[in-house]
Amino acid sequence: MKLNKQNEILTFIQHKIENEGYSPSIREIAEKVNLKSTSSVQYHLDNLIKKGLLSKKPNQSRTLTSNKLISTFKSVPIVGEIAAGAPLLAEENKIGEISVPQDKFSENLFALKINGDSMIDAGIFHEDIVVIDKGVEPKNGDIGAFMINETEATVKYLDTIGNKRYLVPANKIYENQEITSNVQPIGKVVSLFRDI
Amino acid sequence: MKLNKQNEILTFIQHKIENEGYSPSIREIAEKVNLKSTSSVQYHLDNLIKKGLLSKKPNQSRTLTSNKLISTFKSVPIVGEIAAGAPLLAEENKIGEISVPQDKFSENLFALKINGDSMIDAGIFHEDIVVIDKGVEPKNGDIGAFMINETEATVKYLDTIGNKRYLVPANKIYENQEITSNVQPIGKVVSLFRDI
DNA sequence: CATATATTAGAACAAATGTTCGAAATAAAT
DNA sequence: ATTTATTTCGAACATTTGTTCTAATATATG
Repeated sequence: MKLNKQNEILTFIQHKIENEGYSPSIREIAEKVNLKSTSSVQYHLDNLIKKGLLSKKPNQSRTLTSNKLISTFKSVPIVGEIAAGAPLLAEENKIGEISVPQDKFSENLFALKINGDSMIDAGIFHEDIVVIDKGVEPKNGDIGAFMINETEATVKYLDTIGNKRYLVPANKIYENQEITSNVQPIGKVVSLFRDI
Repeated sequence: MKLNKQNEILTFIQHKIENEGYSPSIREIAEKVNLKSTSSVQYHLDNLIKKGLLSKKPNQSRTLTSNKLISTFKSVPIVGEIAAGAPLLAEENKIGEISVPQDKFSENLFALKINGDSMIDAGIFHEDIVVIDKGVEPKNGDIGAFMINETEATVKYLDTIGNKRYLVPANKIYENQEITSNVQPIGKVVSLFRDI
């Protein structure tokens, strides 16, 4: 099975939507990928739709949408220092915004700017931005964000040793911290961004 | 001047594009905002276009775009394995796409999926995605992408020791590799993405 | 080579859609 | 109240566009 045309068509549609803001018509696709007949394009579109890579509304023009398309982003707030007493996502804690693809977006996402090198062995560096899903409670072995004493947010591994639960840094020079009532889980770390 | 209908139309268009991924037709707008005639809608669209709030292509269906909604992201290709002989950014090397904010975008950007752990001490892990700027030549101390023997792309530190230049991994178990004629610099690594 | 499968082409059709014009209705201004 | 501007309507028209069917061509498969 020759996927060249199919891929060519798919990426053309995606780029058209990204750059122009709307889907191409079938004849525009035909011209772009050097097919003389609209039905040839239909043939490939049907296959792409069967594969779940595209969607369209029947009998409606320019309603092709790429299911994988990243064109729609939503922004999530970046939290820096936690102002004493203020709720985590209060305006005064916000130092910026980061955008995530809509297919990965949920209302529960926010981002945290890493301060320090306690997770360096996990590849999380000072000033990296980590995205946190408040809707997912970190489990053993996960990297999670935790609130300590309601004033400080920290990112650590969560692990159980014996029958106690610990915040475990990824850096030998720091020590495990037992999770007591002054530690509240915030959510699970799901992705990371770094400017180099 | 009564702005109710105009605003109603504008927000309907924006929502339709956000939720469905494509613009409504004029008749769909008419029905939604309770106008009986398509030309009534045209009347408002003309005003919205004059105000610069909307754009459209003449004689093309569903090409309304909200200028406020234009995607602030552009996609850059992700390159995986390099097919022997094929140019770096050839279609056959492409394994996906990643989006970067438009203010950081340039035509010189592309992304590379990291294979292996040779840069682990620089916080660059297996399967991370690094974005590379082909327009910036990596300097001493920079992390750069390099093409080896025109068949393999690698990400390493660039460093000068004595009067020789080396590709320097960030992992003790790998060794420096002297830069000779079979190593071509591709560009500088500028950012990094990771799914956790 | 013969057969099946995948791909492309061509044409014709029906429906969706944008465009235009004049007139009617409504609201605003004088 | 009269005039003016704004908004809506209706209908007709020209294109654009998606859909479908059949046949031709290329590509793979045994």
